[in-house]
Amino acid sequence: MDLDERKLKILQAIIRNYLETGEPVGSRTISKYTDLNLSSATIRNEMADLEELGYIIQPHTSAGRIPSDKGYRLYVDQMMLEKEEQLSQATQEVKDMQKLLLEREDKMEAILKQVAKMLAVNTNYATMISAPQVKGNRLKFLQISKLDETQLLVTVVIEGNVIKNHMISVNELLDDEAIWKLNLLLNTNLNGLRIEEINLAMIAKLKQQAGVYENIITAILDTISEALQNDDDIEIYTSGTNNIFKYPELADQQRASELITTFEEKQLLNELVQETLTEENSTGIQVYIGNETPIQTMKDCSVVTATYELEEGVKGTIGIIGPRRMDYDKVISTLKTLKSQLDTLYKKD
Amino acid sequence: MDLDERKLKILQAIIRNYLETGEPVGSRTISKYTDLNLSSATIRNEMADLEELGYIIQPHTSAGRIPSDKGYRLYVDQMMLEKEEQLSQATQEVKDMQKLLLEREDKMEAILKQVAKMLAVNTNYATMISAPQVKGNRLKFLQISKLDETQLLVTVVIEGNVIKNHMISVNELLDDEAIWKLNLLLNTNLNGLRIEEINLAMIAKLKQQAGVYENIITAILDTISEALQNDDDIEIYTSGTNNIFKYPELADQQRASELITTFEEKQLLNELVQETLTEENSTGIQVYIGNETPIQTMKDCSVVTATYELEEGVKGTIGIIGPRRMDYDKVISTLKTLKSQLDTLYKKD
DNA sequence: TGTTAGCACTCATTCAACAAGAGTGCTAAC
DNA sequence: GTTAGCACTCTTGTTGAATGAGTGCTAACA
Repeated sequence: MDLDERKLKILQAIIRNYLETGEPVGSRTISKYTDLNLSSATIRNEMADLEELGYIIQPHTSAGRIPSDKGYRLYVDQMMLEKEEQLSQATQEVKDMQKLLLEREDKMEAILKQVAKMLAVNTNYATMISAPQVKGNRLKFLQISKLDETQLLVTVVIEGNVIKNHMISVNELLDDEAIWKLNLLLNTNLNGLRIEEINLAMIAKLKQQAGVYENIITAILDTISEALQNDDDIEIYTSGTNNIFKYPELADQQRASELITTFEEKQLLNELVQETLTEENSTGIQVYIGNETPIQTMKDCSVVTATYELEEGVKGTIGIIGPRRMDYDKVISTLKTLKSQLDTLYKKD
Repeated sequence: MDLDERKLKILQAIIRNYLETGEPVGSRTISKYTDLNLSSATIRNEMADLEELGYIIQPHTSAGRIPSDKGYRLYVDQMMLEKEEQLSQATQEVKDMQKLLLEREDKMEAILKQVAKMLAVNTNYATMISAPQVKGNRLKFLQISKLDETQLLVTVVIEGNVIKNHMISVNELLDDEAIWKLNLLLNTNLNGLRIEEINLAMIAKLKQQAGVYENIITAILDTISEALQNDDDIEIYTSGTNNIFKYPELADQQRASELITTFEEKQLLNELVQETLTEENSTGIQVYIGNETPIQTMKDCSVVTATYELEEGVKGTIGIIGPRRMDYDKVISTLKTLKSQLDTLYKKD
């Protein structure tokens, strides 16, 4: 048995209706809702077929039907195809975002937080955004400065302009010349290298050349290695987690508590980010419906993600998390526009 | 009518019992619970008095009594007096924390997050911790470095060793000597100054001396001013917000949603931090019971805060947020120990 | 005068029974 | 192939009674 035109229309009608109300939808509703002019009995027959095919589910014998994950999937896939053309019309909301982004170009963290918040307010779903993650991880710049008699400041810049600072306490006195020499030594030897390329031999060589400052070199190298391998704790900002309470299917204590924890701990979200970044996709938009999501605690949710790219290899992920019956249309088009805006905005830098 | 010995004992018994169970406690329970050897009828008479005095409340006619804010307050105040001596015995839990703090002295942010998490796990309440806030706000160190042909890195260190970085795009080419001169110019003129002390006259003078690099000076000064006046967005880390679901009196959707939002937005928590930092107190521990808290959304909670001090004027706040019937004894002693540990740990730096 | 036993009373909670209503599946007729 | 009609199922909401915890009050007692 295959999906003919009519079954498709009925399925769409069921889903649309369910997205609005969140209640199981019955045959009589559909009979009036669509322009098919069919009686409820006919709809019932078709619905029985749709259920057999796995597109809809009956929560209990005498209830209407709700879409299954498979049903949502079909709906979303089809929507993605149809809506392709009218993407470019930016909504007022997104224009607001862009304005905000342009105004505060200075502070990445503040921008990302604002974007997350704005998305949450506009969509009424929970949102997350990950700070752009650098792939290359080459050392770009290194500088040691004397803060005062006992403390050195080490500034490390890695590819993608991620800046790390670290303070080192020293015992011996260092004069300006010693520091200048250290800077020269380290920069000439290490610049442009990846973490794997800084091996024991090189370290030994550096220490030897540093002479009496050997132990300082150790401390500095620790700083560098930490800066270069910080892929385990990327920043992720969330907003609107309280929105889950707006959807009864997510708001019971068990589920809510789990979701809140997931958002707070962030480390599970990180897995989601990694997943989206690897699984490349022509549109850059991914939709996970119910059990499709890589995060167990979100199995009753749908997750829509967009990856944005600031420059070659510097990518981040935006995610919107809501109930299965989220407004996919709005969410996807919002994310598409935002994504393209972020892409261009930063690329012109 | 005053509180005699017996009334006090009964009040304590009511509170202790309520802290455990969360259920209104009746006269018969108290009659058995205490070593007073009084019949339930007598207890009832005393409870009627206690209610008239405002220490306990009857949720409805045929229920037991629960403590009022006034009752809790009396209980806590008395506990604080009695427990003074046995503070120093650090629990295993707190020793774990200290170990963790010592191991990872390098990363403030990671430490604070860990402390918050550990506290949350150990107490089963929601926790927050604010990064230490610098009062002085003097410029300690300033450095401009050339990242590449088009970008300068400005590193600003302010009193209390807070480090800020900023990148500036430049059009004209700068050689090493020019940068060296800029560094010298800025450091000699600005070091040790507060933001109010960098006035228009000084800026004009700097610009004049900078000659062709006038516009770079402007950008750098912007960075400095931003770094110096960042008191509006201190970092606050939270953990264990999902713990509120463990207490039915906080777990209904309305309240939970509000609390979650408060924890997520953080800006209300900031007010709490400011409040605790100003309202000085000999012990450094503050207890807000129910409506006493400065944050409206927490009127059904109790909040216990401790201020810690890393060095002169560099202070932060730790807060534990739970239901009115929180285990004040445990929470206060844990915070006291943690506070003293933090105080000494960093002071020796 | 303080303490206690006893009793009537109140109120929240639980449970079963019941009615209402929504929706289905099936059959027979069109 | 479509539809009307009907019996049937299952959820939801309501009602009312039983239960039980706990109180306030009175009268007796030490």
